[in-house]
Amino acid sequence: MGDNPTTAGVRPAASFRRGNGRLDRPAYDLDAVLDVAVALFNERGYEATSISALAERLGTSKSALYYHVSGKEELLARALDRALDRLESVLEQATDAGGTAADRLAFVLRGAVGVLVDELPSVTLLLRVRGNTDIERTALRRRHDIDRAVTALVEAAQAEGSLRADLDPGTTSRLLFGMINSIVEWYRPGGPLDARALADATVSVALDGLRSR
Amino acid sequence: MGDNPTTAGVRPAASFRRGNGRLDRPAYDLDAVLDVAVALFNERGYEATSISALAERLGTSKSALYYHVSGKEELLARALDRALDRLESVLEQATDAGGTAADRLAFVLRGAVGVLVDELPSVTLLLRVRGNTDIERTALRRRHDIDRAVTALVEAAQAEGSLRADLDPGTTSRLLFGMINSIVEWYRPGGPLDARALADATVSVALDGLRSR
DNA sequence: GTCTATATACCGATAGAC
DNA sequence: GTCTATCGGTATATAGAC
Repeated sequence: MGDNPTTAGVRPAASFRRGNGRLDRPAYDLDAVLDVAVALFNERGYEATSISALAERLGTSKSALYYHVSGKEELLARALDRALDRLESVLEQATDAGGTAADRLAFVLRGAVGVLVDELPSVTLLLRVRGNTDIERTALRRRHDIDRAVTALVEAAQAEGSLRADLDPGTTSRLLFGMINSIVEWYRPGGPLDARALADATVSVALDGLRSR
Repeated sequence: MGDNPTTAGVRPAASFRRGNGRLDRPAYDLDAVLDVAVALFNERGYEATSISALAERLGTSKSALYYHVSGKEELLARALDRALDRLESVLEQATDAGGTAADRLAFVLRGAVGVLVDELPSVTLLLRVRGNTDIERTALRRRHDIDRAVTALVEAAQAEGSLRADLDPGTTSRLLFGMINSIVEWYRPGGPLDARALADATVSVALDGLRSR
């Protein structure tokens, strides 16, 4: 890339002036920085990723980065928000759509796989958070609220008679989401399996199991 | 604990003299050190856990620890070996037991859940390894070999006709082990669910699915 | 907005006294 | 075997020149 080496990495993005004359976002591309940061966090681990390493991969300097970002934690918080916002939106859509509990549960499962594929890096990061800082604990609380909503959906589907009632709803939803979440460990977009086929396979295994009949 | 504070943490264990007069293991309790180390690695992350923090929790000093252990990586390697040895042993037992592929697969699933419950800390650590050092890459290679063996078992069970043949064996075994491995994220021994009930629920969901029939 | 230089702290690991 | 002291390195983050 023949750009000025001092600006090759953190490159300005399209930005738009609002009515008050202020930019509605910074003139450089925060999203691009975030993408690289999240990729690096997932490769080496959040704690093990240094700001220097991030700056290097961005083609900038540490100080230039600090001018735009308050620190490593801001990047983490923004990435976790991105993943959680999308997952929460799936739950809202399922509620709005109505239908039987089984319908809504299937919608949530498919939607979760979709978000996971769509936002693979930030969801991967989210699933690796352990709760060692306030930011991580806040994210874990939001995850937990999502889990509780899914468990309630499983209970409702059992009460309807559309799901087996011999399994504990909490255990069931944990196993279910364990299976779905594990997709981040191996799925790579652009491979032989597209997002729809992946969602089909996942929901089919979850509902019908592996045994031939 | 009224012991001498300088030895309160790294306490001697029973040790036995062999024929050649040498101790068959160090006089202090390496296993106890390892347990604390693995617990800390799982809490804070391996990279984020300092030797100082480990020494502090053990009630020893950094230097005393270094006298017994070559470094952080030795602790990691030993913990990963512990988990992998147990998992590989399940595969061997399944092969030795014989029977149909479906029988052997069910044996492996149950066995994996058992190892996971038995060795929860070291398996948890194993599942979080990303391959950033030689030790981690070696562990990942052993994990991969296990995955390939399970995939082969799924294929054999499909050929037998006991498992659905409309799913890709690789995808199937990944989803299967994703579900099983996710157990480390929430299962705590001593809770309402014992190991047998957990294995029953897991294998039942995997084979029969959630739909009521 | 980006630069060089630096402050301050902690890291893993070791030396040498006891 | 454990101690204190310290090495060299790296971390996050900032100051001040340009």
